[in-house]
Formats: sequence, structure tokens, C-alpha cells
Amino acid sequence: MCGLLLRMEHLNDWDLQAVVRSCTTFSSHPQDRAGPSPSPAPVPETTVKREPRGDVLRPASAAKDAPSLYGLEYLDLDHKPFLLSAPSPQSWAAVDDRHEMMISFPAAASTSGVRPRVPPGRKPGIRTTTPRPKRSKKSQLKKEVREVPVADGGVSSDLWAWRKYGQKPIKGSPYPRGYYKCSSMKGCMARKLVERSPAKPGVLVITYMAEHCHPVPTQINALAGTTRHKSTPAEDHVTTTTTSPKRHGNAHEPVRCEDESNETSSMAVDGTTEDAAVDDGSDFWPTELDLDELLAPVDGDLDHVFDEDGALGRRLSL
DNA sequence: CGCCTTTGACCCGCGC
DNA sequence: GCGCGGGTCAAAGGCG
Repeated sequence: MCGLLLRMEHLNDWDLQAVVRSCTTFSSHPQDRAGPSPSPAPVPETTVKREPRGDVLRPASAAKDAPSLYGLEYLDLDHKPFLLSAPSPQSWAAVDDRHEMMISFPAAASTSGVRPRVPPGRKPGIRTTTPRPKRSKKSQLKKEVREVPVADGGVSSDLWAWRKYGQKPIKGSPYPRGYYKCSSMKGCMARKLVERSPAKPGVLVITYMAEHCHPVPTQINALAGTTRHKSTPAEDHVTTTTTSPKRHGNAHEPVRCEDESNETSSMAVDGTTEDAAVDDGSDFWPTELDLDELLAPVDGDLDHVFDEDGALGRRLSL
């Protein structure tokens, strides 16, 4: 495992993912989470399902050689292994909101080397005709911003499954920003942006956008998803959790995103939400009752899991 | 087989 | 109106 850590130093990619997974707020405890509003946040886009463009040509090349190391220097949370200092579910409430759950990934997961990369992307100029839905004005998006310390290895974890769909370098910041979508349920427009704070490298800034239109996946599912890891040690720490109902089966009935998303179109952008986000994300998460209900079935499992830091850490890192 | 990550390209909002 | 920067898409390859 230690060896893996060493690798991590070279492979900074992992952290982003790890962060993603772990930084999200803990959905299990409403009081801890800050999230965008309780009601589905209606980002205009949310209501519209994008259609595949399909007219894009494939990149001819196949030279995927470039290691994906460079991109995430920023997330180099590597200096410290993530430990899951997970409080039992019941104690989550007591956990500092900003710190959420401390997760550590003692070991990177796989030992496989860096995965060769090919230049992905579409050929220039081929984008097409399928117009994208108009993006809602950035200013109108409701955003919940959370800061999670990384230095102490504390990263919050949540029960949602996130799928990374992009990463971009941000001007003015030495660290790239990762873009994630909720993969717990298809159609869920919840997203989050993860980046390191330029001012405070030890802090990860997680911005939540839109809302989940479905119940929190059961812990079991969430954890189950974390087991997946990729070959690249850096990335694998926390592979995305494949918590999609499809795969693991969600015990709870999914909520229709479309319906909800429409209602939340008014995501506030004003500062009030930010405060809420940091201090109390309750509005972003399911009600406590819901959570309890959702988690009840797996409570025992959770305890079990969290009792063993290693266990969770392992899962996350593997 | 299906989902995930990576990453360049494409698109759009915003500022000047 | 233009350009920049940010956000999203989607191909390719990998892994369980």
C-alpha cells in the first residue's frame, strides 16, 4: 500500500476523483450537508435532456500515450493518505460540516502503471448541428460552495455517485477543476465542481450545482460503487462509485428528475445560499426523515463499514 | 457488457 | 462585436 502512495505522488490524477467522491457532502446526515436547495434545483438545463449529437467524427488518432498525470497537479492531495476517519453514521452530525468525513486512501489502488492516453476529442470543426440547450446563465445557477480541507486528509464523503465528465484548467489557478455529474441515477442533473483553492492549496473547494432528483443511494450501494478502480493508481483511489440503480439496484424509488428540476429553476444565486451551503446544507439534501428511512436498512452495514477505517479506505482506494 | 476516466473540441456567457 | 474563459460533450480505452 505504501508503495501506492509513492505512486500517487507522481500521479496526481487520483485525487480529483477521490475528492469528488469524498468531498461531496454526506448525504446521510441532512444536517451536515449543505447543498443546493432541497427542492430540485432547476437549472434550465436540467429540464432538458440533451441529445447525443452523433454527428461528431471520431478522432482519427489513436495515440493515447500521454499519461494523464499532468492534469491534476492540483489535486495532489497526495501528500497525505486519505483516511476514513469516519464517524459512525450517527455521529456524522457532529462532524464539522466543512470537514465532513475524513477519508483517507492509504493505498492507491492498483499497481498498474500509468494508463497510456490517446488524444481524445473530436475533430475540429465537426461539431454539429445539434444545438445545445441554452446554458442557463451562470449567475442564475444556484450554487453551493463548500470547502473541504485536504491537508488533514479530511475529505467528506457522500453517498452519491459521481461521474467525472470533464476537467479544465482554470485561469488564475494552478489547479484544474474537475466536473462531475451525479451518476446515481440517470437523468439526475446534480453536478459538482471540484478544485483546489489557489489561495489555500490545502483546501478543496467543492461547488454543488443543481440537485439530485432522487433519493440518496443506500450506503451500500455507494460503497459498492467505490470498489471499482482503474488501473492508474492515481485515479483509482476513488473510483467513481457506480451506484447507479441499474447496476446495483437502488432500493428506493427514484424520483423523476424532470419533474423536480422544473420546480427548482429558481436556484438562488444570492449569497444566502452560500452560507447555507457551508453552514447547513440541509436544503440541498433530502430531509432527515427521508434519509433515515433510506439508510435504515443499511444502518448496520454502515456502522460496520465505518468502524473499520481501513475497510472503507480500502474500498475507496481499491 | 456496461460504466468509468481522460481529455481535446466545441459551445456559450460574460466582460471589455 | 470580439475574445476569453468556463462548462459540456463525446471518443477511446480500461476495468470489473
